[in-house]
Amino acid sequence: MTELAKTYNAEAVESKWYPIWKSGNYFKPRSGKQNKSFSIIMPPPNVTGKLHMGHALDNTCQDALVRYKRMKGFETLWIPGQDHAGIATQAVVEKELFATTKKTRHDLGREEFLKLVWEWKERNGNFILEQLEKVGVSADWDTFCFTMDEIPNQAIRKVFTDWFNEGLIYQADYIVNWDTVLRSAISDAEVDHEEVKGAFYHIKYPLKDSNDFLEIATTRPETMLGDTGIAVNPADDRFKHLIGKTAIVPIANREVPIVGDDYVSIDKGTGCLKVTPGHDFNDFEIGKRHNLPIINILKDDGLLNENALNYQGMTCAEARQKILVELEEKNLFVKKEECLHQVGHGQRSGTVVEPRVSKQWFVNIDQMASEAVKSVENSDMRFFPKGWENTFFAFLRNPRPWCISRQLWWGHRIPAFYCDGCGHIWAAEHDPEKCPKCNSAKLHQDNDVLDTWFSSGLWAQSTLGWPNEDAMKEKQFEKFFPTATLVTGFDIIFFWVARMMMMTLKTTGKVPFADTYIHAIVRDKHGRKMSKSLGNGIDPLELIKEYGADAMRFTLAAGSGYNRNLNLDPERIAGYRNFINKLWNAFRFVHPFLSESQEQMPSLDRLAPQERWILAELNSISKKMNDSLDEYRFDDACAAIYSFVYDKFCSWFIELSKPILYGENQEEKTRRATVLRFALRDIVKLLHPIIPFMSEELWENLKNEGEELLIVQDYPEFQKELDLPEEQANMNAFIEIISSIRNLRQSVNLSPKEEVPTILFSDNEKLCQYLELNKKSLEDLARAQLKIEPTPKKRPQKSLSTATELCEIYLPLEGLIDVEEHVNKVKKSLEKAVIEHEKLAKKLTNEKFMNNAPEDVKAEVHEKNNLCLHKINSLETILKGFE
RNA sequence: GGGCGAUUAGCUCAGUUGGUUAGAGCGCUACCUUGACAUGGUAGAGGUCACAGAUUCGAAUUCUGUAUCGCCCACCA
Repeated sequence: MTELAKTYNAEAVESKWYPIWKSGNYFKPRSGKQNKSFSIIMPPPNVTGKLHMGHALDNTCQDALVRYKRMKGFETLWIPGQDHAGIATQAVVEKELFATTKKTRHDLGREEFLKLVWEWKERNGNFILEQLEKVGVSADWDTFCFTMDEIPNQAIRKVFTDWFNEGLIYQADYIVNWDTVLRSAISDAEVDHEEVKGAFYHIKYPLKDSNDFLEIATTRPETMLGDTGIAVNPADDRFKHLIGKTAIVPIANREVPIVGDDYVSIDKGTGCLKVTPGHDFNDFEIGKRHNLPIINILKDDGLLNENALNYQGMTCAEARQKILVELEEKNLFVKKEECLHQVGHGQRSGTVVEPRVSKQWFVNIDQMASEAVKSVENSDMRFFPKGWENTFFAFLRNPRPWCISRQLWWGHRIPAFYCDGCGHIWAAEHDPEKCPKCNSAKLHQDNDVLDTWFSSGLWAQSTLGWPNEDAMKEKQFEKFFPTATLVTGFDIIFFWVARMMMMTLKTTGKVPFADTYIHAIVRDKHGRKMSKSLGNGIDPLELIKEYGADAMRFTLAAGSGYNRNLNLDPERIAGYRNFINKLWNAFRFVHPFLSESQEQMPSLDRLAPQERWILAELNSISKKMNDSLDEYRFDDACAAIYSFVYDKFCSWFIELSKPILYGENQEEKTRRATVLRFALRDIVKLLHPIIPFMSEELWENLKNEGEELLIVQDYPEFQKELDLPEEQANMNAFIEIISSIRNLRQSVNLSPKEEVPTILFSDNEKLCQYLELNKKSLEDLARAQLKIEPTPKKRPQKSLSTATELCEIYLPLEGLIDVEEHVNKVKKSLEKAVIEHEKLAKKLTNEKFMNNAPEDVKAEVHEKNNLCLHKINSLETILKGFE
């Protein structure tokens, strides 16, 4: 037998097993005893992505679920994928292009540029996928899907075309969030509002044919170049007589109407609002109501255009300063009031977003949104934790048209076509050759691409072949759709969960997944977001290198329940690395005795009480693990198995087994080795979803001849016949006694080696029987020469002594004891017990409690009170002995 | 402005429908090179469960209010 290393070598084991699983097709679905499928779609990372802690957590949770369900006998499929990430990828390639050749994408032209992006993707796109393997991701790589693959292409073209024909998708001149760096529209969800310092500028707008003027406050004076109206509240006595009159926009010298609109608040600002329909969302609405013209003063790069007169070519900031100067010169500037206000910033570019009117494609999501809401309301799809459904509802109960066109090149080109002959516009699943109206062959396709989330929204179905019938058959759409669980972070509930729900419900009539588990966001140990600027980011691959993938996974799983934040402290990972090492050494201890174990477990009645006990504990833990994993409580599952392995298995069962295994009784030895092996088998099975690598490595040594890899073994479940509460109660008493003896020994600094005579007094027959039966183990673990006797009238005087609820313990060590100290200690225990008793007694004498509390609670209190009294009695007797 | 959440040991967090002597990990203290493991063992210290009320026989847990912090949403001149 080979010598095992003292510390577990994670790297060697990880690089050994992953290829075996992968090439052995263990990640592929196989039918199991459940006769049910379990499928998950991986939230596709960006091609530009690099693995971060968020991915590590997300994929650890998914992998734990997938491995768990696979072992439970579900036909399990985890579909990996990757997102083309329109903006991010295009930006990276443009940057690289400019750095190397000083060229822009416009210099290359669309076709050439896209060729470059594809090349870049081939070169760099696999990076994150390799990193995922290091985490242990057991996805079926053969089903890997890229958002710009043929099938997803078909899906988006079909949906776009269908919805265009239905009128759900339409083109409109509409005010959108314009990102001046990307030179593209972005959706509402892609705008982050940040508080910035600004100011209200009060400006006079002269009235036509009058010397009077209106004072107007604005945070953006430069937009006055696009003003086409003034609005006041029709109920405002100060101004209502002016409705219908004309004002003059300074600088632009434009005559604009004064309109009455309820939107204007009487008590805000000056009560007068300048209306700039081209560059403000509200003004756009007001403008529509009053037929005000729209003047666009911005180019796509955010510089002022020809409508800005003398200010053409300037940035907004420059123009603002100069306009204020000009107003001052004209005596139209009143005052400036500093203020804080919210300004939209592009999520990708970080630049200030300009509301700007342009022609874009929109989806009317009103109907879809309400269907999606309904599906969650009636639990067709359930959020874990449930609270997140509020976030989901908040977004979908107030739906706004979704702007789906982006002025980019990398992405799904919008399948809308324009006839140059007759001007007809239509959508088509396949590139048309002629105009369906006038037969003209002079056509062109829309230049824009679709929002990335449009394709992601169809991911649950397109990865399974939809809408291509052959592909659906091949990928077993019927079997795996809808998917079981979506695992993701809360930051993408709007972007992705909501869109998938809407789009999939609309196109298939089914929810895309039955459950959504929303996990926490990984933060640093102080709860701060990991960011480049703070330099507090943690690289999962570094963690894997230092502590092993299993330790990192266990840490992440142990931190994942229904919480919002996961504050990651590297010291915690070290702690769980130690746990893994502990298990490794437990195995190392059992290892030499494995050859003496039997293939079959003896029947329960032929086992020793403590052997039955460890199996009972294991059974409880199996139940706990199943229950916890079923409801995505990875934290509970980890805590349960962690304490079982440390406290029950290592501290007690292995320690209790040592004398037997090193002893002479071959029958006992064989039996104990067998139980140890079976316990370890169950432990590695239970742990496999969380720490797949080490568990598989151990399994290799624990399995029977001909058994398959651990990854496809049955997951342990609760077994009625192993529910042995009496065995557990006995053992708890046993443990308490040993701890008490150790405690007493420690209080006089007794060497752990020294054996000491110890007397146990108890009138509890069952307990005495049990203790007698396990006397030798008790003596070994407590280093005691033990006598167990019925409680006598006269106890030994001045002994080191204490009491549990069931017995009294005496160590006759008269000379060694610091009497005063010991008496104080006993008094302290007594005080505690008395307080406890008082509490219980108060309940028992409380009429209302006795009338109202349920029977089992009453019985429990009663029982506790008796035990407590017994303990008090014993402790008082002990104290008397010292008087 | 609206919503959601948090506040429990020095730190990071559990505590499910009210009934525990309020738990864990890390850290801390003392002792221990005991034949799996010092990435270890044994024992221990440490909490008015943010604050104030209310409901209840009984509240960390339910309700109301206050304070502090965090996040999300929102077009307020």
